[in-house]
Amino acid sequence: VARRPDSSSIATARPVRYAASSLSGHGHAAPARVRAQPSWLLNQFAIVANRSVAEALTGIDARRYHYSLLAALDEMGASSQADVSRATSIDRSDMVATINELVDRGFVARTPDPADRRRNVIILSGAGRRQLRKLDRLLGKVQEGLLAPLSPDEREQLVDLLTRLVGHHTTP
Amino acid sequence: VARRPDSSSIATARPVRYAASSLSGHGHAAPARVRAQPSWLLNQFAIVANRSVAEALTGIDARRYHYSLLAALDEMGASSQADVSRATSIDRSDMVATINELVDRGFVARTPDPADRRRNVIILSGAGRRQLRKLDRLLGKVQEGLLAPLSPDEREQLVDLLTRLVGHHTTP
DNA sequence: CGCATATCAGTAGGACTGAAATCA
DNA sequence: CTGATTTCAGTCGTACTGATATGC
Repeated sequence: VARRPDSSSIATARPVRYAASSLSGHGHAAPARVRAQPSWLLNQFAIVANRSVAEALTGIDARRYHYSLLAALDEMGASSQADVSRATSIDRSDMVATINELVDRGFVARTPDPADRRRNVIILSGAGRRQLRKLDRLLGKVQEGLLAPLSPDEREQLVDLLTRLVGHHTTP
Repeated sequence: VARRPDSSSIATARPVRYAASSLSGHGHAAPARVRAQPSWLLNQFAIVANRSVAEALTGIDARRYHYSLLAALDEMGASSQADVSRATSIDRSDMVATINELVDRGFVARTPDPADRRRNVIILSGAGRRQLRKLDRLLGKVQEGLLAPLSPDEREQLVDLLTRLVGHHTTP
């Protein structure tokens, strides 16, 4: 928490000559106090991760929600939208559009539940299962790239820490 | 998240295989394969973190960008918008609006750089410094809440791992 | 009645793109 | 000329907030 004696004079304001060509390369590192904040680090890496994932997925006309949803159906079996929503942390209102997309692609079917007429039952199709396997492979590679700088042990640590944190903040 | 027991039916067309991972009884956690993905875990925790941070900040009419920007100015001294942009990873086009907000609040001043007339020099004001200290305290408490389930050692581990990951993905 | 479900309309902030004008 | 800086006008995906109609 270094307090600096001040230097808010315009004359000092001519820093760095960045080396290299980088498109928008970083001449400065992020401010130390910001860089030390878990929430900032987290967010920065989440941005990178989401960008990688999104990039991989748009190649096959998919989005993050698709994977969560297909995986949930595969594990839970046919379920109502509300149940899938709870399992995936996808908001109920967003479920509607997401399922529409998956229905359009033939990966799931939406049928009314005869036992409870408020509900729709969402059913994974064969094509949906194949798509899920495809996504599994694709996203596996992405994770690999994201965690490249970490050793197997460290990757495990990271997943463990995040798992505990997420668990703590989603079940109080 | 409310949950109900449920046992809703429909074992129609497709034989439902239950994954080996369902924790206990009712309500489903996220699908195991999704839950094991670093990018998903990361994003879930980032959502929680961003929500906490945003909530704390709206209480004093601030946003995340404000903190990054004020902290950067405090450490770098008066700088051009482009330099601050590189230091904070805030896009150049978003810098404009962010600085406008901070100027409105009296936390920074934007003046043309006499040495390079393309540039604006952004200067942290006294009020800006006070706001920065306020944000420091406020966000410190938020981090505390976010990392509550981790021991000091583990917090350090997390920060270390994330730091390396972010470093690896922002300086290629 | 209170509660759940599905749907729709709309908001807010954030990341990002493309192009313009200005100037080194 | 090339390249950097500021600014504007948008897009896009995402998280989230109601409100509504329907059925339990």
